[in-house]
Amino acid sequence: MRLGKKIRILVADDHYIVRIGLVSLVNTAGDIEVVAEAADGSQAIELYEKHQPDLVLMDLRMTVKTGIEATIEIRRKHPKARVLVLSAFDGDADIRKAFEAGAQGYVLKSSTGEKLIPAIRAVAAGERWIPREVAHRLSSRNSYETLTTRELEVLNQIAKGLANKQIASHLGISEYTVKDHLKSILAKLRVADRTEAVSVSAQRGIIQL
Amino acid sequence: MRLGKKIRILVADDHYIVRIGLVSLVNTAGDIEVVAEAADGSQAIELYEKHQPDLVLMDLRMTVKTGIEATIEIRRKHPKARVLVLSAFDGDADIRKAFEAGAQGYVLKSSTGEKLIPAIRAVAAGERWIPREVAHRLSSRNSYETLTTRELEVLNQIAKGLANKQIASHLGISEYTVKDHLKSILAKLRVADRTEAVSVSAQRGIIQL
DNA sequence: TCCGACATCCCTCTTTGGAGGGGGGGATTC
DNA sequence: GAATCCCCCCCTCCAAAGAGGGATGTCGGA
Repeated sequence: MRLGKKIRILVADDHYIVRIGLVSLVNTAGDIEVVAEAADGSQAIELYEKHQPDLVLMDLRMTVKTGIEATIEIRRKHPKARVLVLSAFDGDADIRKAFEAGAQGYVLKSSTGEKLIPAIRAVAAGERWIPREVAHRLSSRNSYETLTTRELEVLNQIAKGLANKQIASHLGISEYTVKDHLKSILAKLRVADRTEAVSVSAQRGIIQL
Repeated sequence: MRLGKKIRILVADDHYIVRIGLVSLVNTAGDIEVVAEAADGSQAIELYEKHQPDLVLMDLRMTVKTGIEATIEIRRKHPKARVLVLSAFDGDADIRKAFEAGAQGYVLKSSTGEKLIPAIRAVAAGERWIPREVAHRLSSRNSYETLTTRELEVLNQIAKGLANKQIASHLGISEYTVKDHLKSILAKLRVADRTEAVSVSAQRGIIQL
């Protein structure tokens, strides 16, 4: 890495300040260079195609397309693509979704440069990179239970303030069934009622408000 | 500003990357320098005391103490302190609270350097700085109704999944009263039920989940 | 001083939520 | 082919939520 070609990275983050920060941080490293900057998920996909970088530094919560969606699409078209997620959020669902989408690493925005640069080098070299605090989020929640797609649909409608009856007619199913899904949502998230279900799942990154 | 003393600023943000970004952005300006960096609200207060900068660039959502709390405390001790809030969130409540806390400006993290540098110069010079998109958040929600402190207490407990009865005993009031507060919360936020109240108020920055 | 906002308490009534049961059918996996 | 998971439907029952009234006291501003 020291000599010869630099690691070419694409930075995707909707915050201008963050992109500047990454560029200047990476410049101090010497063996890494930012070849393109994307301000949302769609741009990230576009610019990946164009520049074929060695690695994408990907934020998760972006407009137009999320980092998860962008990661999935990039990885689908380019199975060798390397994605290092750089997120402000440490919800277990966010982390899990990132790896499921095909990311090889997950770093928190609060982490310092001494932690970020090695992560970039490692993931660019094909390794996985999961810092202790990130791994902890996953393991501590060992009894984590995944919501089914139907349960997620119901949960999202609940977050909008819809009543079971309304959800039922929206989904074209019986109110009994909505209640059944809700029951299992409450059980899986281990919460008391629909309201706590919404706040807990928002905290953990299961739903976006 | 061009000649002589530089504008001395304190940067407060819990994301290392953002702090780097701000430092390097500001360096390109020439007439501004970062004299200290804080990673949370308490540090911001501490470092303000120590360096007495011309301006604080303050993030809102930080650990230990929020940017709002830090701003209030700094302004209380130093009424001449100038604070420019730099936030990722554009919820009307966040914006409102920032100005109530004594900030003179509010810039979004997605805004580019050409917008941020003038904001820093303006606020440091004693002017107010409210970009169009920020002002719009406030005015579009013209029929915005403020929740009272009691209503906020109730709302926060609702977000935890507590039932009216439990909230009543926690606050030492009657369940009837809790229901009354809830009624006015629902009316003010114009939502259908407690669950939507939680998601809407979280979106708008009225409560933190 | 009167008014309005806030906080408190009270009552009734209807709807909704959620717990706790009972099923059935389809798909996948072992 | 048994087991498991998902999705779906149904029923009862009680507690909780929320709408719609009425009422009291305080406090600060017009």
